[in-house]
Amino acid sequence: MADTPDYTIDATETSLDLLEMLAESPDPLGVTTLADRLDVSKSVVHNHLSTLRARGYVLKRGNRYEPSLRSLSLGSQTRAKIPVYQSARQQLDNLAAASGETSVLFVLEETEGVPTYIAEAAEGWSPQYREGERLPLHINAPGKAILSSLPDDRIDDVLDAADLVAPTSATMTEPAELKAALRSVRDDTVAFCRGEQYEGIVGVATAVSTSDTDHVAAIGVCGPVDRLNGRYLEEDIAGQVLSTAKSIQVALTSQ
Amino acid sequence: MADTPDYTIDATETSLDLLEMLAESPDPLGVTTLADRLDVSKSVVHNHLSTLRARGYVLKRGNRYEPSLRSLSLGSQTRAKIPVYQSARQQLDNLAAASGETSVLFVLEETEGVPTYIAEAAEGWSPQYREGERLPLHINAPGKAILSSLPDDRIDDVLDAADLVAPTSATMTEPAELKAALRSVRDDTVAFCRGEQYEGIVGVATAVSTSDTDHVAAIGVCGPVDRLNGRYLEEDIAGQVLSTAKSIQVALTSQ
DNA sequence: CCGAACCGTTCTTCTCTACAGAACGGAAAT
DNA sequence: ATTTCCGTTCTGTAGAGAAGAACGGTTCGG
Repeated sequence: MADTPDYTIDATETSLDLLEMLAESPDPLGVTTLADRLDVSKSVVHNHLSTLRARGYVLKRGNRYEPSLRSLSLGSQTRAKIPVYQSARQQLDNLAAASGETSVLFVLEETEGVPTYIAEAAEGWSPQYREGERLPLHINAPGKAILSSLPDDRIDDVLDAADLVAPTSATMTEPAELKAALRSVRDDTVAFCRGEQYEGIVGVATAVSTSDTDHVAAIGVCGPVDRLNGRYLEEDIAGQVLSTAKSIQVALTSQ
Repeated sequence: MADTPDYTIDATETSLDLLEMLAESPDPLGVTTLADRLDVSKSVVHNHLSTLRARGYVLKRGNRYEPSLRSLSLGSQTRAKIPVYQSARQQLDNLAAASGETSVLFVLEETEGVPTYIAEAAEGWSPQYREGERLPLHINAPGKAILSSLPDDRIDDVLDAADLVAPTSATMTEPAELKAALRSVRDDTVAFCRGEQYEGIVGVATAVSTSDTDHVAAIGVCGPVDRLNGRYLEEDIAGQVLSTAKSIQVALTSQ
């Protein structure tokens, strides 16, 4: 009960708490466990689970509950409506095949970046993050590419709103330092990431500037530093990323 | 209010109604539209949207609301926990490349089949359904493969629970007819679909029998009849599907 | 083989939440 | 400039959802 009346629906929050808890848990959970963790009564948990089950969001095996793939359905539906996703998918598959490394599409959501499509190369590195997850923008190459493509005032907004966490020692946490980096990204049209998200993982990315101003996006390639290091120049990975971005833009504007 | 007390949470249902309505709508919707469609007051819609927004499930552009990719995140998390998905993904990419046609993994959920991974071939046909969607089991090849791998009594349960809808004139709607078909699927270890889901689209599938009894699964290949017709024999597509299933089973049991 | 502990479900009582509807205020349209 | 539309805020009230006890099935441990 804050002094700011917050017209927010408790029941919905409880249901979402349950759904998220089930999704995060590696294995199915029972009513008592959930009730304890959320600090509500068992009957409440039971009623919410019944509701979620009736709606197809939760499955029951014996007396354990687990999430269904219903939310994947909602997610796919939502993603399918994003024009840049439609255009980028195939192109990212090609990029992954050509570069031999994992290729990703990031989209801006609020003040964070969402990996919207991940094309894993056959022998490539698999990122820890999953499609749909929200990640800080300042710790990876596509995030920086997205940031650099924003107008200056929005960059400030985002940097203010985001807490500049540092997953590794290489992460830039100073706004000033970051903004300097972003200027050079804007000049070069490519962003790099050198172990700022995961130790030993590097990335190249570029913004996908599109007429669809609703969805600010970037694509990139990432992988272990020892695999990618020499190949930046030899095989011109940055060039491949740039030309892929170009193709996506062409596909987007031509339709 | 039915005579059966249904301990179900209205607020949660309203929130899910909103979320699903936004997901299904091709473009963002306003408060009034949503209130009209759901037949609730505007303030209720507003409160629910605020809640969903605070939780990151809904975005607001101007005064239109749209779903975020948050549910994709939940969905990916859930899917990542399914062992057969982990093993099948790469193999399905290979199958799609080798066969040149879209390859899919279906998993049984309640009494329906869920396309859990779709590997689209470069020039292949794109299915109308999306990952996570629930589809009837009797209208496609992987569905039939899943059905045939179930014990007889469960087949009856599923056929009773499902309404045997007929999207095309080729769909089998008679339980007896279907069960006869399932027997031959069990004998041959491959299931076929000949335009029973979409006119002119055919498929081959086989069950992935796994030690993970929680997830009954099948993989398959599908595409336009005129592309696949001769190639069944020439390139032995059914054989490719079978050997892919074998590899997946090996990968699953070896870990 | 029996008893105790556990857990999911059902049920009842009561409080407070979530709903409807009105009022407000800003933007867009005529 | 005036009207209309729509999102947001506010308020009273009915009824829904929370808590907790009680039930019944299953699974332990003795």
